[in-house]
Amino acid sequence: MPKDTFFNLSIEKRQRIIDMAIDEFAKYSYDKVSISKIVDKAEIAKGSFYQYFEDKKDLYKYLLLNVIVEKKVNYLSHFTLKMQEESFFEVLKALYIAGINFAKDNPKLAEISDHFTKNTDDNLKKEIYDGSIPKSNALLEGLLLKGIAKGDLNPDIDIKLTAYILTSLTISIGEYFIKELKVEDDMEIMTLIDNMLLIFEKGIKNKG
Amino acid sequence: MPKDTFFNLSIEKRQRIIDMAIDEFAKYSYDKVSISKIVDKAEIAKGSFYQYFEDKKDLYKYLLLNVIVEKKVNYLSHFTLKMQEESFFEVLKALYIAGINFAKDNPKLAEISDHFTKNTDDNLKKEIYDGSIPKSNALLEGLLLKGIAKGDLNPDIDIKLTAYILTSLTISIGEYFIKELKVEDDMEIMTLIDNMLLIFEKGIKNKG
DNA sequence: ATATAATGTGACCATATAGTCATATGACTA
DNA sequence: TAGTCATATGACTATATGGTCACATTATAT
Repeated sequence: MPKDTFFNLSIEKRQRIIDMAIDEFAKYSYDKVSISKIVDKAEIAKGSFYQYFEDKKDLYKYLLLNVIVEKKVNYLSHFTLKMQEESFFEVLKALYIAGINFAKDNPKLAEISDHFTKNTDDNLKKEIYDGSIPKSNALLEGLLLKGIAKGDLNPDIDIKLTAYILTSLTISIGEYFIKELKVEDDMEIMTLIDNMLLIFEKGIKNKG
Repeated sequence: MPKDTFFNLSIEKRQRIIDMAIDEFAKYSYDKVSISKIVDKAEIAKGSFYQYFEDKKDLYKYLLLNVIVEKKVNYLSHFTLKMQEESFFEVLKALYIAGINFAKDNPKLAEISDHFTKNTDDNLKKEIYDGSIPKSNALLEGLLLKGIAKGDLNPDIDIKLTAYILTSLTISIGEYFIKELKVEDDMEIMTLIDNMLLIFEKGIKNKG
């Protein structure tokens, strides 16, 4: 966590530091991000930076676990609502939509998340979400169980495997739509999501 | 491509350099790999390294595009055979099996591939497979088209999207089985693959 | 006005890197 | 034996990094 001095800063200065940090962490992976560059762009002295943060990891953690998470929460309200009542596939759809909307509205924050999930340094990974983030498959495992209980889903499916597949897609599909396909239009995105859900609902085999 | 001097080396020395490079690139991502460490471990002088390779990228490219690809080819023969005759799902199964067997037999090479696919430096990505690797979704797009033509697959599916999903799973599923689930047993792996194919064949919706 | 505490600062440190180059070694040729 | 060429070498360069620290500045309290 940043030190008190950081939170004692004027909102403008604090925001400037956060913004410049977001810029850099969105552009580069953790190792390539330069603190020197951040302090230059934020127009503070190197020494000041270390008065606000313990070290580089402290800043990174703060972005990942506070700045980003706080933004993401807003996008999940719709999903949380649906979760109670709607069918499994409606809930899953809401989840995908939330993820894609977040990425559309906050491309830089989405980049940072993407960099983190793609990071292959196990030490860093551990140090960042040591305890703080539950196994990310857990959410979908829960949804699948609920879906089976409700009778929405085939009870014979391999839950852990299905959760893994759907989770990794939740993470990558937003990137794919926006960065690869460069789809901007909301309608088009909806069609893509529907097509994807259809694959998981009914499979791709020909029933002839 | 490495320089002639590299190929003029004795097989032992050449192999020693390759092995130590594989060690390092399996452990660390491109940026974190240190040439100094490789030359130390391979017991050659730093200057010698630069007589064999243009630069760091040259070595990396060589591992990725020659050493690894040449190994991978062996695992795809079975798949190539099946491709001609069998049904779409049989071919897909062969593809997944090939990927997983490669990862089981060559864990370090699989790590290197994994690091590369997860690398987020677009410049590096471009410089490495500039032209040399076709869009990796293309293989599965082709298979899907063939599958539809044969009548194996529902002709209404979104081919590009399906190809993306199946491709990204080909890449990540081997890692998941081996590193996350720590499944070693061949039978168990087969069951997992079958379960996965079933999801894509018939979907996960309850038909009641 | 004085003393104390909180912040700000940038030169500096230790460290590491990719890559170079003048020189040494050894092999092959005439 | 002398000369030529490919190869081997490691000290060295230029550069960059995260992090520190002695000191300067400002704000607060007495």
